[in-house]
Amino acid sequence: MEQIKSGRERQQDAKRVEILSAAADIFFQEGYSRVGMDRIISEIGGSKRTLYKYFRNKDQLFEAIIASVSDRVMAALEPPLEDGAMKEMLIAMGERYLRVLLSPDGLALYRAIASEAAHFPDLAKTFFVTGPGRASANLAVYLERQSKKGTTSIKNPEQAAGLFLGMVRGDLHLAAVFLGEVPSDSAIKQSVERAVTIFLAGLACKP
Amino acid sequence: MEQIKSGRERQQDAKRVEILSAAADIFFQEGYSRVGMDRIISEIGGSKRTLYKYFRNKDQLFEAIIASVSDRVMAALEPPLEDGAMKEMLIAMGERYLRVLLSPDGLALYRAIASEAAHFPDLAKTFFVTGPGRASANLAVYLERQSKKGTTSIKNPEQAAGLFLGMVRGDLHLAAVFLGEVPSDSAIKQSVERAVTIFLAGLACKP
DNA sequence: CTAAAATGGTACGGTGACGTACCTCTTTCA
DNA sequence: TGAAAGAGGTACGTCACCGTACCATTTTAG
Repeated sequence: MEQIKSGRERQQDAKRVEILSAAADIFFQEGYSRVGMDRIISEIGGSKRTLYKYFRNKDQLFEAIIASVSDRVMAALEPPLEDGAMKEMLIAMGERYLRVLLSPDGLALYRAIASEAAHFPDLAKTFFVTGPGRASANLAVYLERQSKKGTTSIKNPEQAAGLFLGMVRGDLHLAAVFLGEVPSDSAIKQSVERAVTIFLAGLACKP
Repeated sequence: MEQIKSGRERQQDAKRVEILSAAADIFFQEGYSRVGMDRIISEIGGSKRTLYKYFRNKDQLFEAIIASVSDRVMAALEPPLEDGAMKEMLIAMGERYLRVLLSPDGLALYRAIASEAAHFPDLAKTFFVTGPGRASANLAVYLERQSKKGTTSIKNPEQAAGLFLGMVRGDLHLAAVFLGEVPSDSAIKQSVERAVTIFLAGLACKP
């Protein structure tokens, strides 16, 4: 009967989410080490006591933020792949993948975790496994199924998936991370389509 | 006559390099915001006065470190591309590129700059332009030359270069950044060769 | 050899930030 | 309605850290 929650408990849950969301915005915008707890309080409008009732300390708040945002953002990668024409399939998957990585939250996550990976190894692993790693694994499963159906022959589906998604990221992702240049929607579409073309031709033409 | 340096000046240069190198190691290993100036002093063995004679403040020290290491590491990408068989060319270039990005300094640079890109935009731009961006530009020039020689026809050399190098990074680079899993030499070779195969086939098979 | 410049070592001012304590006010449940 | 739990606000203790100042010592140049 854990489902039944009193009014207070629902309110607490809401407060917790509110803190998480606001703190995530600030941390992502200015950097974890640069923003203090006082700043978060002043932005949320509660008291310090309340904040420390929900999160033991700053590190734990950070971990909760990463876990929460990672779940939410990477959920967009989760819907399983429908079987269909391979080209359209790959295009849809590639665009979805790239859009997630290039979204504001996706970029912020990527940067925050890349920098703190050494100090929060579990967090980094979670991000990778639920994010890019899962996308890659899903694609590998799809490729292997296609391979068994005889459409194409792929020796190493996991490697192929990694290469394809790497190509999808291409230089667009690098430029977004380091220069803050987020490409336009049409640029994303065009880049992914080109990547799919090369990838499919590469698989097919293999003698 | 700037070349003539007295004994003291040479010694000062050496000291500066020594500080830069030691501080880089510590910053990269533990993170810029986490390590204090006292720590660097204790590691180098000088006094605070000396450190602040060479670098005005902590930020400037960080900038100098990034610039220095970036120059040194990315110099390995600089040697211009010799013309030759396209496949061997791409393999050589891809391996060199990936090895640089996966080297300890390459990874440390990538992580440090990714996290601080918002606060040191000039630094991030410098890193990108002298590093991955330059490699991409060089490759684009090469591809365009090959295209004009009639070997293959490439519509958008810059995009093609970005896609190829993205594929070379593949999931190996992601895993290294987030999980600290640096692939073996043979894994690098195999992944790059597969990427080149797909890329070339993709270009050739385009009807 | 001597004077000046540089360095080592340390102590210090000032600031900021984390986490706690206390008091008051509001909200919830019986 | 009344008492207990929670929340707001603030002040504080403590600590770490940046950058400066001071003095003794070594090294360099002439």
